[in-house]
Amino acid sequence: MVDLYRAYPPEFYARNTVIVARELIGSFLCRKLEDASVLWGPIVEDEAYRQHEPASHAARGPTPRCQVMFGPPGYAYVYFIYGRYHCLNVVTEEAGYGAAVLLRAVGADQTKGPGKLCETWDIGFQHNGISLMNPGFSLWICPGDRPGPELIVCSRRVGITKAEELPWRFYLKGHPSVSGPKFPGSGKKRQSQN
DNA sequence: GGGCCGATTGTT
DNA sequence: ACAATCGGCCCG
Repeated sequence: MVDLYRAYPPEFYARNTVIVARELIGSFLCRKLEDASVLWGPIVEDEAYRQHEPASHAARGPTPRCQVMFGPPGYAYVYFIYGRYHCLNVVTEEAGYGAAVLLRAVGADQTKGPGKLCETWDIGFQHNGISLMNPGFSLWICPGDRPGPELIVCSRRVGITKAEELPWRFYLKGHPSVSGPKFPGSGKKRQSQN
């Protein structure tokens, strides 16, 4: 049985972002709302973003928007995109290095995609910079049952148009909440491992 | 202040 | 294939 009121320690996040992204699949995202009700569900899709690559917000250094990516690991980085949606990330690696994992889908509700996840769970700028290591406080992540490697698919990330694409997206094979095109087998680019 | 662009999503 | 929609970022 999963205990929703524990959390990963900072050391879990203070590692290579791609490793953290893979290991976060199956972990539980938890959200306590204003009325004290709690939403929770397993992370079924995420993506890694690291400092020295054009596709990352951190590529051009710690701007006001992405400065929390350069802070200590285990904290939330929330950004606003396309004039409509917020997206939630977990900061990774050592402080001073800009990196994070974008949480794209949770296997709890009918919605899919990072924008819809934040919309449905009322996640926004009020969470930017808060710790995800305090169980019971607004937003946190706790360990779950880690799926076997045969259930975790690795593919290119969604929505990257300019930069060179990297196989840094992970998702639970066949899960209905996974967003975007199912790249492996959808005929464009190839799958990869990691 | 102006102009361009986007880690999205839903519709054509 | 494309529009909606506006904050962030760069330039001047």
